[in-house]
Amino acid sequence: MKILVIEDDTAISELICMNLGAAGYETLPVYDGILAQEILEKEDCSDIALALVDVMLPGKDGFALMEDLQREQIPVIYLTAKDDVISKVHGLKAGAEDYIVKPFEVLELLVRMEKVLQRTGRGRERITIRDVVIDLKQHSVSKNGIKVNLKPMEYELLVTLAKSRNVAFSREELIKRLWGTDYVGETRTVDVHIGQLRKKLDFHEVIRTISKTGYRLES
Amino acid sequence: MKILVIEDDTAISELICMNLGAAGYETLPVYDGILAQEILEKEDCSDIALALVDVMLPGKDGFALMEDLQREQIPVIYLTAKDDVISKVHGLKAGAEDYIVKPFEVLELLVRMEKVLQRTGRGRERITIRDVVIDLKQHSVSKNGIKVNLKPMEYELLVTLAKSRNVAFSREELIKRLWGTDYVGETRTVDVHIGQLRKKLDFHEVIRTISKTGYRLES
DNA sequence: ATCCTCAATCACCAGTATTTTCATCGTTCC
DNA sequence: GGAACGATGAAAATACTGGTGATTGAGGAT
Repeated sequence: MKILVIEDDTAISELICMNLGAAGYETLPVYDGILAQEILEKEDCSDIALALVDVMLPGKDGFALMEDLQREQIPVIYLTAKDDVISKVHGLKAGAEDYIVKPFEVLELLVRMEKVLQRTGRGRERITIRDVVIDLKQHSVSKNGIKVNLKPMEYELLVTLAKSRNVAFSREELIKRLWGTDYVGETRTVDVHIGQLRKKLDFHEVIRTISKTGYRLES
Repeated sequence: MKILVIEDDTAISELICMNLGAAGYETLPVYDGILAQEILEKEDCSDIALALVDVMLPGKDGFALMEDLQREQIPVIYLTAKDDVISKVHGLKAGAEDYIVKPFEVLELLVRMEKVLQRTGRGRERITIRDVVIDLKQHSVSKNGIKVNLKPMEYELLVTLAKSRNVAFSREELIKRLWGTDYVGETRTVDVHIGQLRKKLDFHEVIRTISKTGYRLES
């Protein structure tokens, strides 16, 4: 399951691919519209889970690729350069699943991707980190094939970190996601749960502390 | 266990039914959307294992039938015309299990059907978990060969869990499946029925509680 | 129409399990 | 060396689950 990245600006494309790669996705970068179309028409696209498409492309613009992408049943997230209402509406009307405005936070892109993949039934069912396997369908975690008993909060925290591996989360960010915006209490609570995960999964090095900020799950 | 074939082109419908018949499936051909809807709403649909639905139908199109099909928990494979671009993504998004493009190879259809039937636990007539046997045809459950008297709701719950064993279900998910989306009431109701199943089948360990979430039947 | 029966749901409580807080200790970085 | 930050274990606070029995509601029989 790859992510097709159709973006002509090599700097941005590489940035995206690097980040997605780090987060555990396989990427397939394409730098112009014509080539993208050829791939969509001639190659086997069954293992493409999602396409990130720049609206402004040389050769053939992003909207023109829509037809091919839809034929292959590939959900699309558009990357729009400016906060351009016309493009957004146009894109969504053309059948895009979502759009995101450049420049964007990697975390936001990952969240939106995750949502689209989930919605279209292409969501990851398993996430592997070293010798630990998270089975999202089973709602279970195992290390070296042996089930590990995680408390609900620990599980949620692990899944959140694992879905966006190599991305740094602040304590506030984690609290917002796991407890909700209306949470009142210590941000230090997160530390306790992180501690439990590190202990139970032997993730002392895998979950890295980012001083004064938060945590990051590395792989 | 029949296959519902909703297709207005009689030539194609007959072709499908003939081939499915040859492959050992019983078929129920319907030639328009309105009639299909009536059948889904008024008739007993429990013996329908799968529906093959043409997207372009007179009366009511294939997508409009989705709601009825889902309510009856009938998995769907859409049949789409080759040039019909929007439908494919749309269909899968709406909750179809699969789709197939006309004209198609009969063999491919059979393979896809088999996969869907397998995935959704239909086609099978019995499910065995430890010393418990669920006979879907007889609508009965026995433990060590001795019939166990389950209340209707308990039976439905057991079958749902058993068809997707090792998959975690949230209380909301179970309610959506067994009671329907329009259910209003306590999610704790599920707990009571789970309790009954555990007691009657001695499934205290087999049905595992996932704290704060729901339940999972393990094997 | 009324009663009867049975299944399903609800409400409550006790027992657990989970989460949070807090105090203390260790580490890191100036 | 000191200050700030993070880790850890245990206690306290909170939330969740499982069981029980009462209540409701549907459907069938009289």
